[in-house]
Amino acid sequence: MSPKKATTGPAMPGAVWLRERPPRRGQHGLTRERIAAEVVSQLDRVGLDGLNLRALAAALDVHATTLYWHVAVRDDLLDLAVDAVFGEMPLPSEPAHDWVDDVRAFMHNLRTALLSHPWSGALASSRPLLGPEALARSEFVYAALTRAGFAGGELTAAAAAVSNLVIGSVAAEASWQHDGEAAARQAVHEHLRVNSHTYPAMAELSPHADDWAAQFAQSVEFLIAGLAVKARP
Amino acid sequence: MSPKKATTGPAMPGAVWLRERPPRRGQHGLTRERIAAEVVSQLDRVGLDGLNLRALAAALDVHATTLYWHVAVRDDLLDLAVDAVFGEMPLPSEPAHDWVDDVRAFMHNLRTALLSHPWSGALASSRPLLGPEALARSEFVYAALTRAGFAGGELTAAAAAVSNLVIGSVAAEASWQHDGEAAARQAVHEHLRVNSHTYPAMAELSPHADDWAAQFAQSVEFLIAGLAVKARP
DNA sequence: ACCTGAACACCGTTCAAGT
DNA sequence: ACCTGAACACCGTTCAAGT
Repeated sequence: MSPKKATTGPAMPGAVWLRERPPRRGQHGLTRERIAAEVVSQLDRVGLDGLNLRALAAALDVHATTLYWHVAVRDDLLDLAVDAVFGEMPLPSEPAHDWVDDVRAFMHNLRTALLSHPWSGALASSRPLLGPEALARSEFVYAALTRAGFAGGELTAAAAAVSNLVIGSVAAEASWQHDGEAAARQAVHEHLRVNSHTYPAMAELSPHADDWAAQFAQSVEFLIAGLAVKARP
Repeated sequence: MSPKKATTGPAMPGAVWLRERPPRRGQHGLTRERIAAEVVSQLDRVGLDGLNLRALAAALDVHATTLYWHVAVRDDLLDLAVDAVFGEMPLPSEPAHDWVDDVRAFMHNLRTALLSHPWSGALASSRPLLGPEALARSEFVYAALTRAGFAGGELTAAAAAVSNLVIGSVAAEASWQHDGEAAARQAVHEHLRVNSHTYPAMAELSPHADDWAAQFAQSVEFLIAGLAVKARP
């Protein structure tokens, strides 16, 4: 059983961060940080579906059931891992001269961090991001958008749009990253061409629209242009 | 075992749609459509983690192993379910006068459809959307953005931005929809207030910024404004 | 306070066999 | 062509007990 009373149900996503205090280092020097790092490395190797408590515990030189002292449910491990990924994203010590540069850098840096751990996009999109590293990055965006002149509901909406566009884009991109990406892309393209009567606009797409980075950069500029229009100077 | 040779590995997400031909109705009148409908209703009741092949099969008056004639792996069922949800989204028979109206309607309609099945946001963000219903909706957006003057890489980027912002937003919103949403929101707000030194901008947020619909509408307008700026008339 | 060890319930998937 | 039935391997989680 885990220590400290939970303020919300243990099954709730993101709940690890809402509990009183994390356990300290024990006899085996097991800490949340060491666990998080190992989860990240396991996920990098075996993917989301491959994560296994027994193998994870073994890598930490501990028994599977021991993990339940540090964590309430398996999903808590995923929250720890996602926040660790956010921790890899650079966080400028001071804001840029122009808020646009901060927002643009944030979007590209977040994408890079998430893409370097392909499993993290799916998690970032489906679980509340309440870890300290994620919150620190959010704060940075809020600050930049505040300087842009946004406040109240508009500020929240702008920050949400920025984060959600990045996370949505990365999750979509990562969902294609498999051994069969090329084959799948080819199959889809053929399917669109054959059914060009039902998909006239999409059938015209080039088969090699696989420059994910350029497409993302363009998406970013679309949103930023809209924010610039609506910003109160 | 499933029929027909797969064009890509069976483990690949979205692969159901890339296989030659779906099985026809069998002795029990089991079809992909009936299966998909039952998966949707089960997911609505028990959620993503609660879906269980034995219970699903029982509801279809069939044995669990029978499902493997119609589907290669469990995940295929999720792809069927997501496309069924896309099928619930209204699809205008003819385009509006102004492309902006089409894009705006698309974004709001997609959000509504996905939110009415809270599990679908996480799936839509993490699996390729290659089903016929999803493709038909994509085609509609491509057509609207083509009329806006977008083409080539810009067109792809614009369409991606539109879809990814909606799906990212819905996934984020759905990740909060739990019994403990109110408690969690309160806990986060308190945490930000207590640590207002590290989170000065976020600490100023009102505790009841929970008008998801209004916030989404605002996000939509930000992106649309940016698209309008970049559109070639 | 942190970790062990045994045990439970469950669940996706396989495969050979039926009609 | 579609469905059954038995069986396998695996895995998250519990709980009482150790130090």
